[in-house]
Amino acid sequence: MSLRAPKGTDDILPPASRVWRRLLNAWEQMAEVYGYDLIMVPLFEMTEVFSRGVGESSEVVQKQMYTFDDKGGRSLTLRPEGTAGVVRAFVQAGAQGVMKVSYSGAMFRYERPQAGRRRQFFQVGLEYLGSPDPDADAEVIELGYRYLTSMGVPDVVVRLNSLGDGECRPAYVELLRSWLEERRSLLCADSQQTLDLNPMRVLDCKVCAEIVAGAPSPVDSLCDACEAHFGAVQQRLISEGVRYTLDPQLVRGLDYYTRTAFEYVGSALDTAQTALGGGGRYDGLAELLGGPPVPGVGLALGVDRIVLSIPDAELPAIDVFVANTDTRRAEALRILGDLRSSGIKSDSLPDQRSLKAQFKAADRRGARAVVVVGDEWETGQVVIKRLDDGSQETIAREEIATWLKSH
RNA sequence: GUGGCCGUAGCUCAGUUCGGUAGAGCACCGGGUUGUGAUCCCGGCUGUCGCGGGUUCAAAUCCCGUCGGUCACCCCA
Repeated sequence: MSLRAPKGTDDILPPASRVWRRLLNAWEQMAEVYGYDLIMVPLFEMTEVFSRGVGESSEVVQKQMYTFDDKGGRSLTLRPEGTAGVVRAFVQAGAQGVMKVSYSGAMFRYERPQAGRRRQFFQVGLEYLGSPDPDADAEVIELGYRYLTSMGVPDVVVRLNSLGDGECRPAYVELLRSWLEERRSLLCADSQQTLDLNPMRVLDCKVCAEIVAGAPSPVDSLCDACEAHFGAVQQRLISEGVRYTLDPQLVRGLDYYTRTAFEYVGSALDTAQTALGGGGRYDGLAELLGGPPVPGVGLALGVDRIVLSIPDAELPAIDVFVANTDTRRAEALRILGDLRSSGIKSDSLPDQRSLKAQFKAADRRGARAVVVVGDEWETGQVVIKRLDDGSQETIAREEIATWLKSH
């Protein structure tokens, strides 16, 4: 058996990769439209960036990180998520003012792979740093919602919660801890352990879902400031037409969230992997990483899961295919060059193949039309054929671009 | 970390019950049509039957071991 891609990794090959290109291009464009610059940060970081940032009590840090020592004896970790590295970079650069940035790339978590859960998976994400304003939360949530909807994910809904902040959370955590302690023996083994580390994580346990359903919710313990913030976020979401539901059990898997936490769910994934992405506010994260207090809010979306959620579509690779008879190769290449110069996605076959083979290639690559360069060239003409209805006509070679625009 | 299912052609799989010459469809290439795809017809190419050992005159098939894939639980994107 020859070499294979490592367990839990995927090769994204054409034609399936066409939908990936569409998703990534659309993401870049949308982020730019909303005023987010590009940021590029390392795929690996000092391990502490994640252990301190994401949180020791999180499942991600406890079990799922690809951690290794480099040849200089430094402990490094392949990024399991994007936010901690971006905030580290902002702090390192001086944490000045407001920074709105977007990114996309692979993340790594060591887990048993299954549908929609890979060891290397792809996220698009963004971070809005330096503003405590609820409008920032709402903008981030709205952008993700619009993106998913416009990419064709059916029935996108935002699940929304508020986790409180440094003012009200400590008291809430104690309230929750004592409530859970009274029921300790009913909890699963894992939850009994996480109860000591981070009681809020227990709310996220599916095994204990029934018991925990009656637990005190963070939204009932919010201080006035958090309450007002949460209200303002919702008001803005309503006025932007974002569909959301309140979910008092939502705590998310990363420990750095404060106040707003949210997840996007769609109807297409019927199994447990329903979360297409999520995010929240993390006003304490910069300090955890040794920086000044910097408010921030962000989101990340799982591209692999988006691909699984949208209906299969046969996307074309090119618009036009240029075919030629065996004496007109050079002329065909000139036409191809012209088309490409005017930004029309076009291609031809290498080697001189039969017209039949060239048409077959055109069909397979989704071209709308085929230009045939043949004997008509002598009078300055080419044949152009539509592949959808099979009709064709002979036109002057200067008219190709015009013809394409009107057909 | 726990459990189920599956490994045979590039892909999807039949053949395993009851051991006896390695199969089909799709894809790919060519031809029918010396200038036309998607449809149709004809032809061609493709194999360490996951790997190792055992039983047997004979193993894809039976036995033992091992590796891999996949789905689900848990958790998350």
